[in-house]
Amino acid sequence: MRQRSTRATIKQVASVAGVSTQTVSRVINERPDVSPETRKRVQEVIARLGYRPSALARSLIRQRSYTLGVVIAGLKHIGPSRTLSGITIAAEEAGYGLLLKELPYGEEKNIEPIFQALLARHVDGIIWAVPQIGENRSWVQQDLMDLDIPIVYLTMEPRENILVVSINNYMGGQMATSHLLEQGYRNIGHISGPLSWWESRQRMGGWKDTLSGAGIVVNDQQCTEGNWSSASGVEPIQKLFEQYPQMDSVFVGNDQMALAVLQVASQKGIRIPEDLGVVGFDNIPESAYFLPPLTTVQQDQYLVAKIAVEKMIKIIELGWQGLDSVDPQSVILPPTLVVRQSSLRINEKEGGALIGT
Amino acid sequence: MRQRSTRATIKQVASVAGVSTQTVSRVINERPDVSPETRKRVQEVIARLGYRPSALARSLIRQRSYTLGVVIAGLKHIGPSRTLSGITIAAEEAGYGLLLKELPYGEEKNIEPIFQALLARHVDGIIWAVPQIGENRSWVQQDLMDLDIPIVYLTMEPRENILVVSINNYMGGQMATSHLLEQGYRNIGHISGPLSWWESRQRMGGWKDTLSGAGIVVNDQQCTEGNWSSASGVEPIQKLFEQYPQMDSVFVGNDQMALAVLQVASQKGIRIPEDLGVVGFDNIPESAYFLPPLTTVQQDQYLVAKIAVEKMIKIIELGWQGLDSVDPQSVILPPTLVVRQSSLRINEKEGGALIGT
DNA sequence: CTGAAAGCGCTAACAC
DNA sequence: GTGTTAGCGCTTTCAG
Repeated sequence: MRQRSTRATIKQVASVAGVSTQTVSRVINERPDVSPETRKRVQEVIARLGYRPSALARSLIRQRSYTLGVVIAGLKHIGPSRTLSGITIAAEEAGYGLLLKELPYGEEKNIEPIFQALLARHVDGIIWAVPQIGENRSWVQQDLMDLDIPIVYLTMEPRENILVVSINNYMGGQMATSHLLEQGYRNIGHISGPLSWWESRQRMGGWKDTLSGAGIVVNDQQCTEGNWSSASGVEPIQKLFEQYPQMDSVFVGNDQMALAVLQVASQKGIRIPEDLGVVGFDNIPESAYFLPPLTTVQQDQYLVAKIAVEKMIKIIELGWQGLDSVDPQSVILPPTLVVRQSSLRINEKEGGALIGT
Repeated sequence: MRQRSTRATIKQVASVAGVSTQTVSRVINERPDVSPETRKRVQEVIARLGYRPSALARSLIRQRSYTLGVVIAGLKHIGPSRTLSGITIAAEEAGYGLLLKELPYGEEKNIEPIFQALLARHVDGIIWAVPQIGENRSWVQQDLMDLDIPIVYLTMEPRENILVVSINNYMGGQMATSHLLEQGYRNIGHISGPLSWWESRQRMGGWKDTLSGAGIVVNDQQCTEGNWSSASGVEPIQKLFEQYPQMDSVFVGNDQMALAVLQVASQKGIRIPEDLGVVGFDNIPESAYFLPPLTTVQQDQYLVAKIAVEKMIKIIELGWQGLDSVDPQSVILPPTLVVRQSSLRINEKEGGALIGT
């Protein structure tokens, strides 16, 4: 029967083992300068008492907590959750703990208390995984920000003197649109996410510029705006059918809204991909099982998270200068296009072969 | 220009304000016994230096960290993410921080280090939000568990002397099956999640018992097993079509696998709900936009999380006895049935009216 | 009302 | 190899 009902301290271990706390400290930190016998004796006492060093006391004296703060938003959506999952895995591997704060989407008026809470607990760095919406980055580079710890931002517009790790949403928009052009579609509409989101604007920009680049004129009638949810996809696609009747395909800002497009099309008897090509964004796991399976732009949030954590820890452990010399400041990763039936008008491969890929 | 480049301590504040650290402490803790003038002077210095009390030092001396440990698994899936989101919101409201650990699904052989990491940081309690799979609860109530802090478990079988907050999955299975019976379906198949999962077995049990209760004999041919993913739903439904040809409806263990059912049925020209009724589980946001919209059992993970956190904090602050008198030990919440087209054979309401609900 | 002393649990620096 | 001293940043006695 071990007794852990009350936490054992280094002092107790020391007294039971008949050594000084210093020696116990040396043992738990695996220092070489302890005699084998002493070490063994101390280890036995540690095991017997169920002693566990206090990370708190250690953090205090070492001025290093081996803990990262994570600020995230929209955890009920799959994208942010995957990002967070990537962060937990990478942090665990590096031996760091994670202090989590979730923000409601919005203008982030009061980030002060968030920082307070994190800094009060002596986090060694902060990963800011809240999407850039509206003016919610106005506080960056303000006097608020002369912190003594590094911050890595995910999913925001790269800037000078800021470390950003993100997916290239603009390129994603280009890839989706190019693919539709290659498939022979010419009248390509777009349903964007909320235009207050940087990511939405990037994806839209990729779409617009690719069309322009192909000599196709783009006007406002060809684009509508949703709010990412499937529910919010219904009206935009109906509106597009009305105001842009010659539309033969549509690039949708995310897979959820694309799902709504498939449903509305089905109700109207519009065949996909014959009458309407559809490309989504995100590659949620379900999109391979939509009717028909959805072509979509995949972003590897795991990789984003992994790189963010690794960069963060590198800065913490080597200091900023260690980074400067080797890595570029910000990292913008290319997405990949996953082609499925919803956009395949040129029938190289038909039917079931592509399902569930 | 505030200078925060280096963290201000209570000592510095004290010396600048010309008082003792004690007085500063009184001010930041909003104690009444400080003269208004002194208080004001100290507050000004605090603001000027950008002083922030160290939660670490506080935790150390108070033996309370106002931090909860959260152990979770499967963050890349939407269910756990919603749960976590509920936890973050409830914890924030209560003024608690959250230390997050993610576990890979599986047998949880080595939970020791997880506890070590959490306890080392002096969490005041632990929320164990990992599903019960196989024997992964064997460590509960072992000597490992005589901790001095409370643990609340989510999603596991209630036991004596353990605090569990969970959805009644068994009841969910009953509701789904009863609904199909009411709609006139009689040959109701089932695709379960992995049977090593407690939740899967509960849902399956509800299905089986409801059929038996209705005087319908159930045999092994009527049930197959998936692994929750859409991809894993394809084979089970195909197998059911073969080995249970008279099947007129199916209760599927989650919405993702139900999506696969819809796809396979569509390929086979099987009409839903006329030829095959389908009910899922979870009510993921997309399920309202499936073709056809999916009837499903909804579980309110936010509520589960909220109750778990509130119970936890109540125990921390009042002690176990404070709980005993008022609340029942464990809480098992009923799910709700969301009826959509995929199971509506009795056409009270047709077509578009139900879409997107 | 305010301050001095002690100590939360640990480790760095120095002695022996 | 090992112990002593000091102190991380804060709060809790207890004097005054």
